[in-house]
Amino acid sequence: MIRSLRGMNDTLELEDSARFSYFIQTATQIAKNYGFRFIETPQLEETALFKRSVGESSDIVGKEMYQFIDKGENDVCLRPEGTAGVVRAFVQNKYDRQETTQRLFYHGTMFRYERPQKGRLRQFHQFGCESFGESNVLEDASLILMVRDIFNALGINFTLKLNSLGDQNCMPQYRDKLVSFLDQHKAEICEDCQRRKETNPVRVLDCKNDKCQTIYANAPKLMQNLCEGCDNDFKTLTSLLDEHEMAYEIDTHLVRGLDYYSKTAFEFVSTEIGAQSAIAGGGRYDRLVEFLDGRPTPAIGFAIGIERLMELIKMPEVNREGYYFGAMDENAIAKVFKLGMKKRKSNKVTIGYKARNLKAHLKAADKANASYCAILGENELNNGTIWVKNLINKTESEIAQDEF
RNA sequence: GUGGGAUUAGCUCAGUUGGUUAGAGCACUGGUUUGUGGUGCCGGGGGUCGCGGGUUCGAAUCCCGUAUCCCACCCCA
Repeated sequence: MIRSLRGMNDTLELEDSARFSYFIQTATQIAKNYGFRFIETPQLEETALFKRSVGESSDIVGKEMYQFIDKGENDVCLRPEGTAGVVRAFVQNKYDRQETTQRLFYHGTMFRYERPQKGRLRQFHQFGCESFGESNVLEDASLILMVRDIFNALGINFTLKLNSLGDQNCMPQYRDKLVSFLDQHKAEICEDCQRRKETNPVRVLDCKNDKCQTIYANAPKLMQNLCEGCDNDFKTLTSLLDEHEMAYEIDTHLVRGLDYYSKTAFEFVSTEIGAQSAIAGGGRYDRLVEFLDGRPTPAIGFAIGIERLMELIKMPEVNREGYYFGAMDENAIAKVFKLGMKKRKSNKVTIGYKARNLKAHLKAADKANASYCAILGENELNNGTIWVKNLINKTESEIAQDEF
């Protein structure tokens, strides 16, 4: 038997696909309410795009990309995340030459070559929003509140973690401070942190090792080393969130794994889904557009991991809908099919193709979740009527076939 | 890439110190003697017990190998 590839699943369980489309529908509506419009970008892109945007130092680029050479000798890559492609499209379509703010949302398949576990797949889906051209911190607040709206609409519990990563004025200075701090504790920190110190020092703060964490409790905090602009923006952001009753937790160790983030960084986490608890992550990336050859354009975005939400989404109750048609006599099947087809012009209809007794039909109607069970038996065939039972209030009636 | 756990019916799982035709619940399906469901009762189909070796008179059960899945680390949505 041929099986699907590791970490690549089918979504065919009825419940799962219903949840999936319910999520897309809900998130799409809310994104539109916030002024975003849909963009679809290719799943395959030039490898260089991700190297330059996500960053060579990230694990995603370092070891998780589905990278290959195509038949035209192009170095290409299945997209590991959505932002890079959207930014590329933004620049390629010259939206960076316009003054107007562009707000775009997307959803689709992403690929990362990782060992699968709960909440992590090799092929997975993200829903994301990217806003270009707006440096006002109101936009940061707006996006965070939008994620909240989406999760609230779906009945999902979460906590929000918030941090500021600074900008090109304060981050490099802070990084130097941190590196010299790490140098002082060189002998005590773990191997991973030794490596991080060289590749992306800020990420040591995120280390899970208890001993490291004890040491980093005394490390210089970026929050206390922000330049005036970043500091003001962060304060404005938190007061905006307060004003809109959005609870948050300042987490100075929240370091997003992708190189392109600056200033506002946030993560929505759930305590109900195992180790992979981040259900949405985002932040500002004011330099990325110029890294990808566009005119300097401030930008901010987020992505939601759809699979991680699947077991958290509270679905609205499904109500009975439409008709079930059945025949109790071989001779009635053709007529039942005809009546059912007519009804399909305006209703959801399930038609039973086999002559069966009434009980069996009622069972089938119930299973089809129909509101009405419409039956043609010997009696009805003779009378030119159809027997209809309302499965919700259990009333029955005989209706002339012509009027049905 | 590194650990740990699992693999028996479509699904969730039992299976006693190795011993006859491998079980249950759910699901599916048929009936329930005059045409009434979701909630009664009776019946039915469906398993080379992940795969390959080995030990044994005999293996779902013991040993070795292998594959896959899951969970966790790393990292991330």
